[in-house]
Amino acid sequence: MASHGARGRGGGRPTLEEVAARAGVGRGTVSRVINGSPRVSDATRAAVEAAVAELGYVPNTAARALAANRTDAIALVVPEPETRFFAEPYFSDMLRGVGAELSDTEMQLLLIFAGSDRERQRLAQYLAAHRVDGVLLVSVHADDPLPDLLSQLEIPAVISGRRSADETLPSVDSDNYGGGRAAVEHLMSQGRRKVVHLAGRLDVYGAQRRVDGYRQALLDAGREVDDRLIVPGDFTEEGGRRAMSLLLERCPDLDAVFAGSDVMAAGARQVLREAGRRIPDDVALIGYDDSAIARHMDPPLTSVRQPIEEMGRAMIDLLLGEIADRRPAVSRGLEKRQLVLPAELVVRASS
Amino acid sequence: MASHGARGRGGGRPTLEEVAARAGVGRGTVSRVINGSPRVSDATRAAVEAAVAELGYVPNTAARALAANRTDAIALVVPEPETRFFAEPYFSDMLRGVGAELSDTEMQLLLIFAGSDRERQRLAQYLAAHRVDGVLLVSVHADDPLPDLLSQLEIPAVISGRRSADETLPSVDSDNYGGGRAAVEHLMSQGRRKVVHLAGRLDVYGAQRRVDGYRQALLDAGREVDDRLIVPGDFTEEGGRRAMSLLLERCPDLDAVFAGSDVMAAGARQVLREAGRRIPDDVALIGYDDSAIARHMDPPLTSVRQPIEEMGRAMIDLLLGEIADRRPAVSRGLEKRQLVLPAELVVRASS
DNA sequence: ATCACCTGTGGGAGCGCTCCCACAGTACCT
DNA sequence: AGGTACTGTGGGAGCGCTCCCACAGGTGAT
Repeated sequence: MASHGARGRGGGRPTLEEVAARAGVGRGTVSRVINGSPRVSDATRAAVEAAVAELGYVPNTAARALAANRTDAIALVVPEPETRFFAEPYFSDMLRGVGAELSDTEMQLLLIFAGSDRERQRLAQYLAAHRVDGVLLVSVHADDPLPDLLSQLEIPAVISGRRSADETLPSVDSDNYGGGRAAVEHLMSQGRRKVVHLAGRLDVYGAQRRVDGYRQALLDAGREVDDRLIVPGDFTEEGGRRAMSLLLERCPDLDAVFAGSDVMAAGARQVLREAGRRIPDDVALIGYDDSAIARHMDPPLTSVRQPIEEMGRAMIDLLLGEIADRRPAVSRGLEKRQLVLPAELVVRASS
Repeated sequence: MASHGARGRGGGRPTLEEVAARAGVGRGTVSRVINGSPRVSDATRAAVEAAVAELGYVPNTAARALAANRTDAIALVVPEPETRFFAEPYFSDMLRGVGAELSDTEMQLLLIFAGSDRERQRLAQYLAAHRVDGVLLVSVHADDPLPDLLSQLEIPAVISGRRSADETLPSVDSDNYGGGRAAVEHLMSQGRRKVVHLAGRLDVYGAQRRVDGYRQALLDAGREVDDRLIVPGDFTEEGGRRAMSLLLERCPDLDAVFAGSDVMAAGARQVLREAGRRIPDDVALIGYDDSAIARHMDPPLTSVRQPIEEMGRAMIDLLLGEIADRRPAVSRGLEKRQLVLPAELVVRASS
């Protein structure tokens, strides 16, 4: 912290002009140095850098934003109440990946919750004011108006997951179909006869794809699919409990449960325990997400791992690309804007 | 969302000037309306508001920030790694209070982690650029350089807790001394003879005050204080386990444990279980924070509740006051800038 | 010698606001 | 009638940058 530059009053930070004067060059040249333009001679660059250091110059972001029409900030928008954000390890993992990828950048990350109507109202205002260069949208439901709002405002955006098979926005998803399939195949390979599925919210495309994977795995094995054995939870522990109770009722002789999330699996486990079923002896249990919950469960939970941190990184890459593309008014056209990363089964004691 | 104003190209949002032209008034008048100045006639105000609505005008924040020298944003700085942020319910509660209090405002909240050196570096840059009007600093250790950096940069700041008895920065704390005392008095009133203390990090003033409360409660009851029965953890579960083991070793006949946080209490509980001590029959256990952990523990944990959400609100109030004070260059002088909110014992089955 | 074309540089214009001074108009005292 | 004061309003100046045009000076082909 070269804490010079305490010139004059509190707000009196040095400006570009002052740096230019000190370095004996023009304003434009200093700007070029600050922004890393190559069209500056080495000698001049050195002089400017010295002046910057001496004065403790820091660019004024507001002025830059005004002149250049960019903010150097992106928002991570979570269309959920804060409570779910903290309960769900998905979000914190995502945040970690995003943060890591962004730390090499000058970009600032804003975390915005849009769970309530009021918060959504605020967010809309916020976006209309173009206070960010781009948006990362996590956990999108099929009927969410946010993606459309974003494209209407022409704000670059990347979503995690997809809204449907033919997502138009750039997106990063994991192979939910493959994950679901792998889980069920694993259960069958262990000799389980009655595999039920505790699904997520069906307005989430990824949750649907897990159902599809579940189905196809059964069909491929020549078994029948009974739709009554697919019960949606809502990704919460309580939802898991409810769905599990229902499943036990409908199919008392079930011997394997594939849950659409670890949190729901935790709920299911409680109900199974209370019903006197031992895990994995009587019933095998598989979760999804491979979160801390899975590792700490008793017994440790087999789970499908999504590379969430990696997805976060990929989202940033895509988004930065989108933002860069939009600058010189020339779009590179349709590159690979839909990424799907593999999911992987992590086998533990619960199955 | 009155989504007009799609005039011309993408970036072509309407400006103040355009609104003024449409309403048939001057630029200054529109600015006055936007900013809620009372010195505008009702008729004019109505005309301007109509023009704003028709054009879908949204002020350009960058221009405003540049002209007015303010950002309308404040930062919540967490000098901890992200992992602790998510593990510790303290932070999420605080965030909730802060968010709630801020939602009536135009202010934007930024969440900034400063756990690693690198992150701190970035933060320093960030603050030097004055990208926020004020800072909320949570979880400050005694030797943290951040508070001093902030006052040096003349950035309004409020900290949660205090660095010492004579904190200079505006702060909001809870009565840690009273909380510690209440916990120990409760234990003694239950007939417990050997009360030990599993302390927090001693470079956190609040943790020290809890120790003071523990001490004084014992002294007031005419008992002796044995410093060897005060063992610091580091606020983590693992730290709680370690400290508890040590305490059991030093004092096998203990019958009550006052832990400086619920998370540490959870660690202690495991060790006590493994050592064959029943809670509360053999050993009473009290935590601190009254978090979700306390409610869900088996048995439910008696804990000292701090009004964290309320503290968050109070911090915002103080901070907004600080920011407002600094604007007209006239300081209101020393009002109440140090708040201490009461702590309260919540008795459950563990004691 | 002429022209074309680089590289490096200076500085004007302008981004969209807020701040504040100036001033017209009205009101109410002397 | 003149003075004083207040209300509502318009618009100039300026915040600190980036963008871009202009231009000096060098370099090499013709």
